[in-house]
Amino acid sequence: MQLYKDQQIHVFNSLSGQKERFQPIVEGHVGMYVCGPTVYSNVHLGNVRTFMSFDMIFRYLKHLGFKVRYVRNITDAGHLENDADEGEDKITKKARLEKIEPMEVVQRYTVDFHNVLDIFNFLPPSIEPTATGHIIEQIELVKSIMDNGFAYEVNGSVYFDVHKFNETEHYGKLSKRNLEDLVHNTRALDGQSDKKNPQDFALWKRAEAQHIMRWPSPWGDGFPGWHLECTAMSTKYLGDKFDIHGGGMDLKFPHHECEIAQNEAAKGCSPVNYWMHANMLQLNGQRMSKTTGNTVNPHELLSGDNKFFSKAYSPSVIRFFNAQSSYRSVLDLTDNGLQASEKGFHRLMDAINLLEELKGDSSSTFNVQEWKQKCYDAMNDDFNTPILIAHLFEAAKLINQIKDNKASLTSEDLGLLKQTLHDFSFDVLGLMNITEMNTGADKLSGAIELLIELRQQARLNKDFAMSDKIRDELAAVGIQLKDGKDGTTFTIN
RNA sequence: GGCAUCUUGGCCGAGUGGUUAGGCAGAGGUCUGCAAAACCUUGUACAGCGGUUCGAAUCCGCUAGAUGCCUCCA
Repeated sequence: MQLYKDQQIHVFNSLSGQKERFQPIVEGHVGMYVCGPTVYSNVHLGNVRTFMSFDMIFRYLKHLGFKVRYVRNITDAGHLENDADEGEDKITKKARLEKIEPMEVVQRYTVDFHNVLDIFNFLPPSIEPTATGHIIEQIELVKSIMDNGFAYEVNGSVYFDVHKFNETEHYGKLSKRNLEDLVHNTRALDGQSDKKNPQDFALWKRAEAQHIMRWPSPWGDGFPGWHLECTAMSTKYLGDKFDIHGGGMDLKFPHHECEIAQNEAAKGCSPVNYWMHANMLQLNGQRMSKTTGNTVNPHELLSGDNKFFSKAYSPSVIRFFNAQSSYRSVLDLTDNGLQASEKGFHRLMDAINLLEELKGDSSSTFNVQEWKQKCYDAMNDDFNTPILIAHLFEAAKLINQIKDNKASLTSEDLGLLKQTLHDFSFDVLGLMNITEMNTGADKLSGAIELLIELRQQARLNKDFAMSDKIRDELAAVGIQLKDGKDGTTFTIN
């Protein structure tokens, strides 16, 4: 019996603007596509937040027993910088600046991207396809759209005819716009354009002589348009119609809108049942921006080497911080917020570690089964991790009460509590148990146990100068002693 | 300028038409040689102005602000 048969998920669908019961196309299987990074610079922290949210969703779906094919692309062909003819491929530009090969830039930042995700304990996607590896599929897609009459060629470039498409379909249904408004609000472009209408977007762009990244096509040498790769790769690996498509809120328009149009024009069906969008990350209440300097990259955040934060924060603290807000809310990264999360995170981990030492009792004062279902209910409600965490803290409180003999659980309930806590904290939220990792060093633990014993001797001898010296100097190096009824334990921060 | 989303107690951050979110910080207490940790107790918030309703912070409208997209930045 798979868990997903008991647990009914509801997801917020950007397309309908409301929560809907999640029903995969093929029972027990989920196809999920998430727009990946453009690898022309170090991965943006906001991008990491988006992927972190979908990593959590991927983890939960897997936990429920779904067979998930999770596809997250690598955009290595670069996006057009603008739709004008002088539009330049981002990767080409950067490469020229640095005097190296485009694919060298791509390689460097792809490696960096994977390093960052590893540090944050991401699960790798099932398939991580590259745009440059799917040029043929993209050309075929352009042909289909042209054959169906929704694209036209001008001077070696091919454009999607948005107005023609809008005659029979609604261009703008995802982002809640309509074409008339777009027409009225489009600013006059200075440059000359081959496009019939400003709303049209490129499917294929002719490469100018200096353009390094280029491929032969029926329309001459060129490169694929901005939105094409996601349609080509999502349908190749997940089918013409699949379950979940995710990405950052900023991609809703025009990127995802164009994906829908391309798919409908090429395949005659809307590609996705559930569109999910993760909200933006802010830094101190402001949007992150390279131009204003209000930005911090993942390495700087983790090392503490930045001007925004008082200290370094561990990857799990950042994950925990992220999970304390909904993926659909704007998340404001602040020093106070991270510090509060860090303390809460350590309290939760301490409780989970303490659970290992608890002994079962003859009866339970707490309904673990009911609590467990509340955890699932939280996740089933559009992956509500803040509520889940509230329930995890309820368990932490219970564990501390059991330690103080103010509550009790049977061995069976203890096992269930432990299993559930581990499932949600580590498997679903992807947290790492730092305390356990550190104390796993047996030699260090042994040394600390000895110091605890010496301190206890000193206390019995009323040599408080000595006992306090041991306590305080251990605290100074980040080892905290905790005196309880049944002896002293410690945690390493 | 247009469209969209959001605005919650000292801070962060959920949620609901009438019942406790949770975390951090603060206060009091238990424990302790003193502390720390842990536990117990404690705060009655929902931008402003109107409206719908027996009742709204939760629904509707307007105003203000923030954010996103429309324009290179995830």
